[in-house]
Amino acid sequence: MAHKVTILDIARLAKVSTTTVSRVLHNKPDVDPATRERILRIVEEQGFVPSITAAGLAAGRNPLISVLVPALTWPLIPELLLSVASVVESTSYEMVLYSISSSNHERDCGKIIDRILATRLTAGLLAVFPGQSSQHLTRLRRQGFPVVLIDDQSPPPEGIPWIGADNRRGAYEATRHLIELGHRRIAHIQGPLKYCVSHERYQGYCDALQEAGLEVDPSLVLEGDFMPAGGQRCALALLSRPISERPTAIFAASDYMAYGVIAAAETLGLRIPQDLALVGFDDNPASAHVRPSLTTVRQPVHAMGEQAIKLLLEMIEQEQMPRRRRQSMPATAEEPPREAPRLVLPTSLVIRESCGALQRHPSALLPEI
Amino acid sequence: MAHKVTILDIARLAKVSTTTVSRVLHNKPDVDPATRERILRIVEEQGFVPSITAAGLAAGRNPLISVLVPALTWPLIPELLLSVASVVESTSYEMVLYSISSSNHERDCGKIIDRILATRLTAGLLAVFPGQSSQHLTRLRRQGFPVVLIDDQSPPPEGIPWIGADNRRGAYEATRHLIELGHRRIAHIQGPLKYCVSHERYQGYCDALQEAGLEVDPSLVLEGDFMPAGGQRCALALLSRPISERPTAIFAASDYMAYGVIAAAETLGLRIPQDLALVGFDDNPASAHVRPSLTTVRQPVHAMGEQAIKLLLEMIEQEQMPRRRRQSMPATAEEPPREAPRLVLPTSLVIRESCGALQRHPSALLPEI
DNA sequence: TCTACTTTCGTAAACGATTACGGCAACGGT
DNA sequence: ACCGTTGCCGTAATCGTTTACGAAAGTAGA
Repeated sequence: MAHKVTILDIARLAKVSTTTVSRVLHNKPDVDPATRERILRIVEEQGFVPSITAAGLAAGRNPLISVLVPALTWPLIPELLLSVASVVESTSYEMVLYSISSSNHERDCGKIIDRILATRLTAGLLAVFPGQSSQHLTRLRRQGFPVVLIDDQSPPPEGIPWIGADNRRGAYEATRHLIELGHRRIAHIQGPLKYCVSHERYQGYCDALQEAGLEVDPSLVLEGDFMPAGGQRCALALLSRPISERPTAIFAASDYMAYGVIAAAETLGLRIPQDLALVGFDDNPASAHVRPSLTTVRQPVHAMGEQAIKLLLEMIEQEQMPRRRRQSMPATAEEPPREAPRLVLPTSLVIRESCGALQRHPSALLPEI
Repeated sequence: MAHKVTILDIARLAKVSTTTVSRVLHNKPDVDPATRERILRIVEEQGFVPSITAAGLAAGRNPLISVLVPALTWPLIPELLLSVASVVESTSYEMVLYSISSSNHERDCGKIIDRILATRLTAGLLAVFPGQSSQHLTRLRRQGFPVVLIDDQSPPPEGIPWIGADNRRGAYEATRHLIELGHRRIAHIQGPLKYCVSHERYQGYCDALQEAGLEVDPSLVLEGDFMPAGGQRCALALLSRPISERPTAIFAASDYMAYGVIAAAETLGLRIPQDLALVGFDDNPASAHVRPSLTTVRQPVHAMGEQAIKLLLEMIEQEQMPRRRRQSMPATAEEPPREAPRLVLPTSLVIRESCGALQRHPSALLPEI
């Protein structure tokens, strides 16, 4: 344990060359079963594990998978990382985390990608919710660098595989649920319009209203910020209208904003769900524990993370094949813009207290006045 | 951009040897200012960044800093990682994250550490709240591996630097605050007793009571689980006692458990803070937004992360010095058990609605009956 | 002019793997 | 006896750096 054991030590102990040891370590042919067995035993005895650094240098392989996330404190990000990490841990890759401070999003993102390219340590990049700054990613991708996108960006940049939740359908189901509970004046607090998901969820909201023959009242749709403060502000605006114009239900585009709605309702003395029905979006872990517990649209975080990382690993495998030695391919080998897979994963409606479905009969379709 | 530029390319362009280039890259002496300038310009032009892999191989240095966290979904972990990450990003290290699933804590921790040692990619380890399984860490440390501990483990394992919050004083201040508000029957919902922090916070609770001449009533101290469910269970037990024995205030050892207390109080029709004062511990980001907003003890997460990673970087620096070439030191060079620094960072009491201090006069010392 | 430094720089051997290529038996067929 | 295969294995170059050591040139003192 004191002196690090190298592949040369193993070779000497087994009285073979390092080539042979390397061969058995990679399950390659051209080695006698007996020899293989012997080497394997010695490797085991010595507790030898090849140095990834050296192996990477020699084989032109990189040991890291980089994950780019907006901020660890954003909802669902920890859950997503958890499932990504558990897959990565089953490989020989290590996972590094880059979180971009929201302040200088754009510049930061570019710098991080420069760093990823420069240090030449990462084999593939998983970008979560990159927001606007995805031209960096396409640049990366066009160089043949494996990249997978999660959650935002529709349409996703050319040639980059993309995995996300079915925001539109999720929002549709949430709104339809409120309609089925009898609500007719349903407000929607949107996310920031610079994010595509905000538009998608708004579309789903409209879908449900139109299906029910209700018209979309623009004065009932406000732009929030995905944060409690914005939700509270919008809710105060919506709920202080004259009672005949006041919405009886609110569909918030994020759970965080729904928390703000709860706060606003309490301020105004409105009870949830009796006086106001509320549905959120995301299903934060905390949403089961707020009062009242929040009915919300659950994002398939676990599946998203798992699918994304598996896809990325496949891409890395493929990338490895063509370039045995660097010189063998033409210098400007632009990848053919093969069509990139796009996975849209279904959400699910989690019914709790805030929508009122648990108090009244779920199938109550009568409008309340 | 197509062909990766190496140090040899730079050397050729500058008509010097790679040695000289290496020297200017590391700000070493023995190079003419004019040459240095020229090389620097060429490096800039070519956008050359040395391969960390190769450098690590040659210099015996490792490019990674590993951070071991219990679970990303634990409170304050994301915030902690954020501050750690921002420091790491200013260095040439990359940060890798290992989160251990709570199920097989012990075994998992050992496996991760084996992996860290085996891949030989990490220069130092930052272990957050390792709980019980720290014998692995001491094993690591005794081999001279840089390790820094955060948050749990008192006394920390020999020779491992340790950084944590002043749990005892934080709990003391929280409890004293409740006493100053006039409460006399103050209950305490502890964290799991297997964690040291639970005992420390309990001690702080006792300190405050004793200072005020109040005796510690064992029936008012219950063991929770740090989660909302446990807090709810304990609160229901405490609050369904006959009114003369029922606590008028509860100090919960975590914000999560305080959320459970809020739920329990609502179930029983008790208002917070009018009928029951409540103080938590941690200051989760959500605690400012729950209803009622939670008075709590804020952990100095940012400072803890920053201090810890800086300490770790220093240790790595020191570690590098003695071993220029591997052969130069005796095989079994156990580190002398130099005393390890231990930093205890102060907490701060965040006063919000749940303790009732905002309603009544803060200095009201009269006991309520 | 000779010696002793100092400044500046290059040579070449690591670091720990991977891998193209070639070599040597043994074997079977003709 | 000759040749082509096949199975097994080693030689040595390579990946992109770092660094111990020494060399060359200039400077200064004697």
